[in-house]
Amino acid sequence: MKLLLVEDDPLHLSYLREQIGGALPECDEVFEAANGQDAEALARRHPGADIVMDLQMAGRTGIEAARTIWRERPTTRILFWSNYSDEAYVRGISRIVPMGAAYGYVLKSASEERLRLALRGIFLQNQCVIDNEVRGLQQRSLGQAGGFTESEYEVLLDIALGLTDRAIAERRGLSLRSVQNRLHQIYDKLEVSRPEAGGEEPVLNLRARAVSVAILRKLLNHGALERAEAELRGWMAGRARH
Amino acid sequence: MKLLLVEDDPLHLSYLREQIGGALPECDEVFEAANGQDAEALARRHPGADIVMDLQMAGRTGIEAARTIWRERPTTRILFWSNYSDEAYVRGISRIVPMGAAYGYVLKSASEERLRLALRGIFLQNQCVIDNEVRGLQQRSLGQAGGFTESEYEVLLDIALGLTDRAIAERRGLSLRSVQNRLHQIYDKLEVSRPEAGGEEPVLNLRARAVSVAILRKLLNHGALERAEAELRGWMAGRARH
DNA sequence: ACGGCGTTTGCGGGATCGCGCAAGGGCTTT
DNA sequence: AAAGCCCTTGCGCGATCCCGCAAACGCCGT
Repeated sequence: MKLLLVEDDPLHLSYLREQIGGALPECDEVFEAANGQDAEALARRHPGADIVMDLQMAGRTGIEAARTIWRERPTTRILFWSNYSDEAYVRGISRIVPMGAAYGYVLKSASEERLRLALRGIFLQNQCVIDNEVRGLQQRSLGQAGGFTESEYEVLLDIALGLTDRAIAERRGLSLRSVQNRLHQIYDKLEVSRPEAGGEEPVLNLRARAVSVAILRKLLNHGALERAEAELRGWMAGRARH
Repeated sequence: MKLLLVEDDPLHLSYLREQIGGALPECDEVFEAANGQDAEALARRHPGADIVMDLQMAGRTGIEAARTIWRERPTTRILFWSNYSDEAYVRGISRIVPMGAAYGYVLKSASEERLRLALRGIFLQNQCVIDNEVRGLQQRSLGQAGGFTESEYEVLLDIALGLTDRAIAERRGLSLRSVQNRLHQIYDKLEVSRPEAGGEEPVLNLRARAVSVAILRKLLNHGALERAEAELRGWMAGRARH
């Protein structure tokens, strides 16, 4: 059994090695990478290897690496081992998991026991093991209760990037008015619709406020913004060429 | 010599203990806290203790704890040991350092050698030791080159929270026009002033765009927003009582 | 086919935002 | 004092945003 560890913090890496030595004695080969690029290359060279990987790393993100790895070999088992339980990460992952692939998501703050159980569950039993703190988000993220449609989430990203209504309409292929309707739904779900009673003057700019509470609720985070920004640049470039 | 370690991640804590044992043999008493509140209480009970502490912890932040500790005893030496070099954190700290206090800021990704040097420099030699990656921000944060005035930063936070121009004017005691001038300076410094040539339609909503690039450049982060949000709630409450 | 239900689209108006222009106050320089 | 600079404030205009209203389209079940 072969394992590929992807983690850029040497401290966490050594902890990981130790836990794996204890929990997975049937693992006899361990490869290591410190970023997404090396991870993809190593995964290509060792087609049988399972993967444990961190999410946020310098350069290529764990999510990006996972996407290309899964695209090339959808049965690869991956355990994501991350600091955060932001919805932005969970959403990013649940969008790229291939049907039936075994994977896991455990927080670095989890106990040793939890990590060991996840390692054995995923790599020996082919289970999916997801920490409780994450599981809550998982469901909201796909179901609807308080969660966001994919297209609503896209528009949310667009206003977070600072796009104008008209630009969003053009980019997403909607009419101007539809974009505004989307915005209204978003304002509703984020509960920024003016609760201000009576004839008072509004204190909040809904558009900006929506982005604010989205970040506070961890629907958006720095990484998600960066990815969206990159996509935006691509779109702008293609658009400039008429 | 007494030391107080404030760190909520047991893994990092044990690493810290180990490094301190090696680098500071003259340290004979070590206390530990896992959050800001406990840290403040312990610091009160042991007035001679120096402090090593993490920045982001559940509950009370390291920055908040540092502020109250320094308020009570401005000569306390504190080494901040953190994952991030976001400007938001650096700014938060440089606002609360008492005159002449010895303190330090080293990244968790730094080498063992760097950490040991910082420990000895701060606690034995009364120096200020700040990692290079952070130092860059430090200077921009206070000087002006590309950096932000305190009042500009406040307004930036306000629009990030979603406040309306009028609300900002009321809150900061400025005229509506002055707020707009501040915004213009902010747009300038963030380089969101429409580079769009010719009679094209604008693609960006400046207000929202400014927040976006502020986050991408790590001028703002989740923690800074949370603190600002808390202050905002306080202001709104006081305002409601006319 | 017919009547509901949700979504999409257009129109119009009121409020806000973005900003150029110009007048005033405070500060330093000559 | 006079001149210069920076910041503040007010006025006004155009563009955008926010939203209520109503018509058009697709979808579903009886």
